[in-house]
Amino acid sequence: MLKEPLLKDPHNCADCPIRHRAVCARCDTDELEQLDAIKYYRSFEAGQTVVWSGDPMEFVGSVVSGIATLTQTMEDGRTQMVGLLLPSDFVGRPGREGSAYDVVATTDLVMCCFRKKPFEKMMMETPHIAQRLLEMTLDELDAAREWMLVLGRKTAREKIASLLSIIARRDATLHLRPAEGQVVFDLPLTREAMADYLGLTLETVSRQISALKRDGVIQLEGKRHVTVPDLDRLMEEAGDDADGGVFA
Amino acid sequence: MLKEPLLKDPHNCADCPIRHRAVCARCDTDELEQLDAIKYYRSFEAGQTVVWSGDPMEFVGSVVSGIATLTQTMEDGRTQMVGLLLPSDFVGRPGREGSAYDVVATTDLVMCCFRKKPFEKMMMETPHIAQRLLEMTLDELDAAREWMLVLGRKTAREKIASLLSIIARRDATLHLRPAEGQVVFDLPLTREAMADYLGLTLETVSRQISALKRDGVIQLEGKRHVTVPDLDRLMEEAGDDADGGVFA
DNA sequence: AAGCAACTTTGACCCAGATCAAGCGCGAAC
DNA sequence: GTTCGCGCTTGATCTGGGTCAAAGTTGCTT
Repeated sequence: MLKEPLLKDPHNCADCPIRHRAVCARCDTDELEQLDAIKYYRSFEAGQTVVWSGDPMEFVGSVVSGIATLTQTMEDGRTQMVGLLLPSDFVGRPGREGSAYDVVATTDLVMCCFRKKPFEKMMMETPHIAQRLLEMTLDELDAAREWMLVLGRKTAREKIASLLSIIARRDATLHLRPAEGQVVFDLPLTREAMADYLGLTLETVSRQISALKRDGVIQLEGKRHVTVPDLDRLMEEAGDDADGGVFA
Repeated sequence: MLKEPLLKDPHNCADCPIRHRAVCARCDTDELEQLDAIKYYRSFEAGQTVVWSGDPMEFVGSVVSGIATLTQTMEDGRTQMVGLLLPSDFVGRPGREGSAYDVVATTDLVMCCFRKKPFEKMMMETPHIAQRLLEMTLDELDAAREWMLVLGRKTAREKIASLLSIIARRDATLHLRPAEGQVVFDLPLTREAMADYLGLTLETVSRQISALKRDGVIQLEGKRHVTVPDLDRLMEEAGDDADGGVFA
């Protein structure tokens, strides 16, 4: 899997790879200094749980590098992923004590954490932050609603194609490559995690990926390295309009 | 179906039934006056479309009375409801031109609309509004994620029980009755709308409602009037923790 | 280098819910 | 009061994806 570039100085916002996309995107120098006073970095290993559902959270923060998932679990063990957190995404809910979900690091993960109370205080005083967070939350809500359509109405094949096309596009924008024609990326999720995202079993995920490979919609090297020869074709398989859908 | 009380003066925020729950909840008198200058009321009949997906929205606003739905539709006609808007819920997305969803009035509907541009301007200048909207959006995101679990992992019977228990609890809090023991309410949705909410067919909805009736979990008078003799029992059927789940 | 453990693939079979198809009940229109 | 139409129920059958089972890969450990 491709390595994210290391931070030159992990404590300096100026070098921060997510500076322009995270909750602090619109902060000026003065506000960054204030944030700096309440922030600290924390690393998690792949597989580690960042927060347990129900536990109180003493921080909120941004994913700097790596990938985390938000999952809900029923008493009998059925689990559903409800969020996929990529670099610049925000974790935690200001104004609420505990987390409603498990947050788990899927890859090695670096987070930029803010102590919760001071962050909440600062949010009340710094419109830039509340406004940026609102914008990000509205985007997440749109994404969640898009997933409701996937979960409720799409077939297994369409679900897989939807997930692949979303990862392909996100990956392309993250690496500033065009999201069209041929796209190559690594899957950041196991078959089981994909199943949890899509409301399927891991067997069905495996079968549908094999089917898409057999039909030439994707090519696979190893289990994780994916080549999409034609992104439009993939998006047709996903049941989406070819024009790229609703989201930027 | 129970009628909502009529507004004494529909143009006066002081008499507004959603005054303390809507986006304006935290506004002071001065701010309310500013809002007053850019607001107008609009009524829709049951079945009318409030906004078409993709169309530009010239307003945002709050549901004052009645119920509306947010739905997404695929080219082949499959539809998924992605939001159920009750009184005090907010419609529209500041900072984005068009609506991503169809908004349809399920019952007769009254909305308190704000002209979009002035509202956005006011949001930039009035932290109370942006903060309240953030809070409401975070609640909606939680609700959307709860629905992702329902859509992805619950059985048809659990889905129906989940929907009924949510309507029962919302209805109880709206009418300030305790959400425990026996609960009585009217279903605001057709079988088809329930199916669209739950990712089922209307036949399956009908069968599962019949089954819950047969098993004594609910009683039905006519097609719409529901009595839940024991809310805890219903919530067990929904597969939720009996303790009421995550949300207030 | 052998062995193990985690992840993945594939096959056989089954079942929950979809699909197709009749009818029922009730309010509105004539 | 009859008819129409819409929302709903119920039955018969079909099927996509789940379940159970077994074996193949890959990479890590000792």
